[in-house]
Amino acid sequence: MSLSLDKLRLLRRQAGDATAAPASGPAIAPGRGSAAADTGAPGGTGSAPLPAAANDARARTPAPASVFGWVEQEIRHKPTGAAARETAPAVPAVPPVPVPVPALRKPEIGGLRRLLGLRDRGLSTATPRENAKDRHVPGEEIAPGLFLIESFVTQAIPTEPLSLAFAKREGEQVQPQDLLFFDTETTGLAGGTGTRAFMIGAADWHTHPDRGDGLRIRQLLMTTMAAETAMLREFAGWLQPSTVFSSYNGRCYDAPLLKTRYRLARQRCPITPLDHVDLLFPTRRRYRGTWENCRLATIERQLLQIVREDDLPGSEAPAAWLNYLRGGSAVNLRRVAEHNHQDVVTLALLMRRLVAEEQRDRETLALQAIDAV
DNA sequence: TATGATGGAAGCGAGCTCAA
DNA sequence: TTGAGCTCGCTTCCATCATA
Repeated sequence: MSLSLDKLRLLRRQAGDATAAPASGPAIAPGRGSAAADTGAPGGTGSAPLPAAANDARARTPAPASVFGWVEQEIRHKPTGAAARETAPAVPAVPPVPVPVPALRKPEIGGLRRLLGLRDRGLSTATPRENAKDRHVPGEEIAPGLFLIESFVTQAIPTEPLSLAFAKREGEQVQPQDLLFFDTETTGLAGGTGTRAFMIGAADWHTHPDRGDGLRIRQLLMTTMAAETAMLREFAGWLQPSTVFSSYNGRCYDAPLLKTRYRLARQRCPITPLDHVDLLFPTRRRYRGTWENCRLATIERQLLQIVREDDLPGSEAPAAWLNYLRGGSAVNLRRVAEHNHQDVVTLALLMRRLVAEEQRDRETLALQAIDAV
């Protein structure tokens, strides 16, 4: 058996293919697949429903007797359960709480990585020993390898339906609570099937039983390839027939990408039938030529006076995720989550701003018409 | 020689301009 | 009025060039 075939089987198993049992080398422990195998990832064993037992992530310790189980154990996060739903802190959404992690067998990991021919691709210059110091992933693990990060920003919810006139949709309105601002963090821009979203962030106006009105931010972060199926299913569960998406270029980027992932996961796409208000085009219409460009970061800085501190450059997001998957530190992964958190909060602010400016323009025009008469 | 900066390309789709 | 073609934004990777 060649090393390449072993690597292929390892990758298939990490992707959720339980049939990819190694033909040589240590055997998988009887009756116990890898954690990744049970979720029914796309391209593997199909999109079988998640077994009820699979929801208990903590009961899913990979068999250490297997080299695959051992690798899985080494690269998997250590469940923390630090943040609980509905009780998450407001801002910052992702507090970097260091959690003691049992010492890992670094020399053995290095040897295995060399054996498998894996390259170090992360941007972190820290040594593997330094990288493994902090493996804390924020949020609560709600399915194997899938984390839910919830936070809440107290703010007034618009009391009246928001006019979509700013988006050239005269006479149309949307209920504030129906809006779902969303943004994804992806592994690239290869298009088609090559890119996957490893994080989905969504914000909606919500009345918290204890904290009152505000913006609820929910983020799904997958820490294994096999968690994608569960992530897509969870995201679909957030949507209602009345949900109206709002994003920044999500109509052209995030939505098509997610639709592709739903197709590959053999799940019904919940995005297609829903309405979508993309804020990019009205923003570009209104502010083109005002500033150097209409990128979200520029709009955020110029229009909303938001300056991000310690923001992780977008180019480092996939590297941070891949670095974590390969046993590295979660520090940059938490910064990705903070970046995504800020993006969806900004979307909500931008929507209100666009609605208000459109309203102001109309009132001004009405006054001018009266003056003209 | 090593490192850092820069620009182009990838897929997608709305919106704009311009010619027919 | 219609259709073609272009621009722009999303984000990451990689080749190329400049500098130390």
